[in-house]
Order: sequence, then structure tokens, then C-alpha cells
Amino acid sequence: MKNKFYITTPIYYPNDKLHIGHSYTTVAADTIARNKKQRGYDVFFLTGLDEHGQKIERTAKKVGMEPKKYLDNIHEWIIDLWGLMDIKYDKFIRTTDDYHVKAVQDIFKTLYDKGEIYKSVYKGLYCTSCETFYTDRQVEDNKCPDCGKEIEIIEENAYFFRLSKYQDRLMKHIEENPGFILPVSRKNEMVNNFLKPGLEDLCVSRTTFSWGVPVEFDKGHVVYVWIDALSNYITALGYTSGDDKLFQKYWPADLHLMAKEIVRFHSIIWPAILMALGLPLPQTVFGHGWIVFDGKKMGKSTGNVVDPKILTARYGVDAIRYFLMREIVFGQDGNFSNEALIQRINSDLANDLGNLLSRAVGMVEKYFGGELPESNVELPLENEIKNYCLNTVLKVEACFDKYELNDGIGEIWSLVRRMNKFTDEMSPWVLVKDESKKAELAKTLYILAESLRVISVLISSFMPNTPKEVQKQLNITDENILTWESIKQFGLLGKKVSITKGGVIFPRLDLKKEIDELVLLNAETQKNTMAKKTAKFSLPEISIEEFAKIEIKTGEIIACEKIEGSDKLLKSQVKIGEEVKQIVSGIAKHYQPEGLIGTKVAVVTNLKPVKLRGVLSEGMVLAASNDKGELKLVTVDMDSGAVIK
RNA sequence: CGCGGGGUGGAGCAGCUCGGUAGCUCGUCGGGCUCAUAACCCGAAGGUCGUAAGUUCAAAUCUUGCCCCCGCAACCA
Repeated sequence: MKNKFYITTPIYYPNDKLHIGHSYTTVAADTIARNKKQRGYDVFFLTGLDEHGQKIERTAKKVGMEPKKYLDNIHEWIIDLWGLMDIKYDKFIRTTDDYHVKAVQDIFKTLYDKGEIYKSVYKGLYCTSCETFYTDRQVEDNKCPDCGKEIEIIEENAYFFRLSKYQDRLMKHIEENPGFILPVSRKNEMVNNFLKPGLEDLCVSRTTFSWGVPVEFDKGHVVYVWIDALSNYITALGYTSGDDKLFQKYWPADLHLMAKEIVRFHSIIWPAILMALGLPLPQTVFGHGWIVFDGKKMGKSTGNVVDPKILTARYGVDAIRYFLMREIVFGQDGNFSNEALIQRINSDLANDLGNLLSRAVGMVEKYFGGELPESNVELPLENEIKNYCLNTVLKVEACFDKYELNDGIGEIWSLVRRMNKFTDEMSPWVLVKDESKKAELAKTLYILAESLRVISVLISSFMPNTPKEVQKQLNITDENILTWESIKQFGLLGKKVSITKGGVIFPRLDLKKEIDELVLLNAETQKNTMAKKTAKFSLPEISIEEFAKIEIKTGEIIACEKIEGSDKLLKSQVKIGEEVKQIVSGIAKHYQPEGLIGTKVAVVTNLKPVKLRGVLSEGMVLAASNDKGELKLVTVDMDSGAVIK
């Protein structure tokens, strides 16, 4: 009986655009899944989309689409991305899928019937933007501790989950199962920050929006994200549906993989829900780190968004997957930079691996016309190499089991280097000159070829395509010697090896040239997507009457200064005809205050005044900005006070 | 005291949970080789592990204080 292995990524929330971080999680999960599969586990790999909630509802509205339509577009885009990244999931769940909706309703009802969920009146501080309630202690100055916006006091009927009840059991479980939350630093964080201060019951329904799973027995209530999204891990397996074979087989999950910011939900709330349902808990919740770009968090405003589609198109999926899994210590924050990517490709893939294949195959062809004869001599180094290969396989297994992916790859690459060294130690180009050393020569090349067989299998979980090319050049067709078990034996490659020299698998890249190209490509794509986006998601039409409500006039800036404590805001006095208005604008990064004096700009004059950073603003200065973060004020060569229509 | 991450040879990082010879990749310098993708192999230089104090026979690793960098969050009318 094979062991099963159930692995999940979070279901991503497509409110904002997905970025390389999501690819990172998914690639990591795919790599682990492939490795387990290779090693004979019966693997089930789940990923998907979290499609409910107020933010989705709003975003869809903003772009003038039905939520479902909006989500369908995104869904398509992601399926395409995962295809490009060679992600082989077993199931893709969407929380809008019928079976999920039904199962969530069942779960909610069950918990309610069991008394795990109770109805109560919530009177509390609520942030509409974050869709979150906060306690008195968390809120300061009437501002949301998370987003800083105004907090409203809301009183609503809502359902609560008895989270507090599970405090002790959770604590006990975490202490007794050291592998439950990984890495360990994250476990400590959970215990110290959340469990020790004490858990409060959790509000699990909402009446403030409707885009979600309705609570069947109480119209107007919608199941909130905790139960809706987290339970995807069991509903995807058919939990509560008529057919729960998959659930019986695969639950509990062996690994919930995610980025560190959502470890809390998975290590506290989710287990408590499972306890309430009387279900076993997942084996491991693993929180990996974030990817930063050139030391800075990536973002649209900084123009450093890494587009996985561009990168895979240019360098191939394998190179990108290799880089992500190799460069970043799994579990910690890591850096992504174009330089590092190119250097990795050059040194590891081209120089070490590609070159090893190239020189080995090249010599078989050059010295033996592509057909390696059988050789029975034993080389002094043979045993050492054999053991090196075997040990590497075992070490890689251990690394994968501890989810130390980058270390695992490191082990494989020391084998690659060992083989390059072996080549030098044997110096086949010297042996070839001595007719009596023919057998040693043949054996040397055989060992090289055999080690490449082992390497090709070792790398296949994170590089799905390269092994095929290696195996093609070595003419390996027998699937039996490409299994994980088979590489625990050295010498399975047929005694007579024939090779087919192929192309260079990883060409060396010109660092400077590539960096320039990438910057260009990135800028272009961003422009394109931006153009597409505005075309697709333009604002709804308005009537001339509506437009007429906006009063725009020319105004002359007569004074301007920076606002203390803000790096973006300028405060200007603008003369509009006879009147002077004070206007605050977010242009400090683009203009020096002194330079603006005398500038004639377009001003919206009938905007409702507001306070920004405590400073009154009585209008809006118009400016044009593009996706590169450039900004230019709209200037008008007319007397101040002229009406713009 | 908003939250979080981090300060280790020129660069990027590992090691820290469970104290005990400071390790890896890149770069630099010198050498070797010529099968190979100007690649490969060997050797060398280079670190008081941010700082101060404490615990200890022993601290990069544990404790405490301080300094510095970064990300998030906020203002964009």
C-alpha cells in the first residue's frame, strides 16, 4: 500500500493582480508534489481561487462587470499561467463552485446544530475597507489599526464561532507536534502573539455584503471568509457530498503550504474549525517567506513587478523554477533580481550542468563515434563516485521531507560539480592518446553518462523539461531506469551507451545585454497591460448632465509648501479669479514647491472640502500620470478663473 | 512604544531552534587543463559574525540594552 500525500496551496484572492509570490508558492507546492509522486506516494495536489467577499464585489463593480464574469476572466488567466509554469495540480477549486457552496452551507449548519456557532449581536468597531471588526484595545484614535481608515461603530446580528473554547487544545497540539507549524520561528510567533494573549470567539458571518455563500437558515447572512475559504481543503475532496471517497483517502492534509502572512489562519482558526467538526488536523502548516525585488517590495508604483510570463517566455520555465527554488531559502524572505537570475542561469545551469552534459556527450562522440563500448575495468575513483551519487539521492530525500528545498538543490549541484571534477581527475583527453587505456577511457565516459542519468532524475521535480533533453541525448528510453528507486543503484545504464549529441541545453547569457532587454520588456508589457486594462475596464458612461456638475477653472498657484510629515503632499494657495483656495495635492515627489509658484493649472473647484493630514483642501489640481509613475500637472495658458469645459 | 524582516570576508546568503574548529555561491588574484557553452579543475587573499554588557570553561548561536537598514501600513481629492 502506497502512502498518500495531500498537499495544498492557499486559494488565492484575486482582488489584486497575482504576482511572482503566488507563482513561488505554487511552484514550490508543485515541486514537492512531483517529488513525492516520483517517490511512489499517492499524491493529491490542490490549488484554487477564493472568489467571495466584499472586495471582489466592489472590484467587479468598479470595472463594470458581474462578479462571476470578472472572476471567470481571472480564472482563465491563472489557468494559463499555471500551464506556462508547468504546474500539475490534481484539482483546481473555485469557491463559487456549486459543490463548495453546498458543502460550506452543510458545514455551517452542522457547526450551528452542534452549538459551535451561535448567533449574537455584535456591537463593535468595524472597518469597512478591511471587512474586519476590531477590539477597543486595537483601535486608536478611531482609526483602523490595519489600514488606518475611519472606524465605524456597527451593531449587527452575526454568527460566532466558539474559537476561544479551543485555546487549550490548540496550545497542547502545537506543543506536542513540533512539526505542526514550520518553520519553528513561525510557531513561536503564533504561540506568543496569538495563543498566549488568548483567543476570542470569531465572527463568521456578515450582513454587510452579499457576494458569498448564503447562510441557508437565516436569509441576509453570508458566510464569512474563515469558514468559506478555509474549508476548501476538505470540500475539494468531496466532504459532505454524496461521494467522499477522496476525502476518506486523502484527509488529513500532509502539507498546507502558504506565505507567512496567512499562517495564523491556518494554524489557529482552521484547526479549531476542524476540531469542532471532529476531524483530524493537518500534519504540517508551512509558511514560507516573501520575495522582494532588488531589496524592495515589488509593486506597481515602483515599476518592478516581475512578470512570470515574460521570464518563462525568455528563459524557459525550467530556468525560472530552478531559480525560485534555488536562490531563496525556503521559509525566509528572499531577493529576486534580474542579475541574480542571469548569474544563476549562467553559473549553475550553463556552466555546471549544461557544460557537464555537453563535454560528456561530446567526448563519447569524438572518441567513440557516439557508441560507447562495454568496459569491464574498475577505476580507482569508481566507488567514491558511486557512493557520492547514492548519498546525494538520500540527502535530497531528507531535504524534501524537511521541506528544505533550496538545500536539496544544493546537494544535487554538489554532485554536478563532483562530476565535473571527476572529468578533470580522469582527463579522458589524456587517456585517449594511449591506446592501452581504451578501457579506462570508455569506463570514465560511462560513469559520466550514468551520473547524468541520476542527475536527470534528481532534478525532474523542479525542472520538468530539462531531464527529457538530457535523457534524449543519452538515448535513455527505458522508463524503468528513470524512476526514483532506480537511481539508488549505480550502473543501470546499458553497458553499451550510444548518444545523440543535441543542442546546448542552457546557452550562456550576456549579463549586461539581458538586463537591458528585461528592463525594456518589462516596461513594454506594463504599458500594454495598462492600455488593455483601461480599454477593458473603462469607467461607466455618464451623461452630459452628470459631467456638467463638475466645475473646472484655471487657477494660479501663488504659494506652495510641503506638508510636514508627508513625503507626497504639497499645500498650495491657488488664485481662481478673485478667490483664493487652499488645495492639497499628492505631487511632492514630482514637483518642488518653489517651482510651482506662478504655474497656471486646471482646478476642480466645487469638490467637497476635506482634511488631508489635518490640512484643509478645497479643491483638486488636475494632473496626468502614467503607469511608470510619471506625473505632469495639466497647465493652462489662460487668465485665472477661466472656465474649462 | 503600529506590525514584520534583517545587520556574518567586495556582493548575495547559510549557520542561530539543540552554544564547542565561521560555511556556500558569485567576484578578485595566482596556477592547471584543453573534452566542453571563453566553460572546467586546483590554490590564495579577504570576516574582532552591527554595538555594549551579561550568562558560561566556551557565544555568530542564549539574555538584556542600544544603533542602523528594509518592507508593510497611512496621506495621493
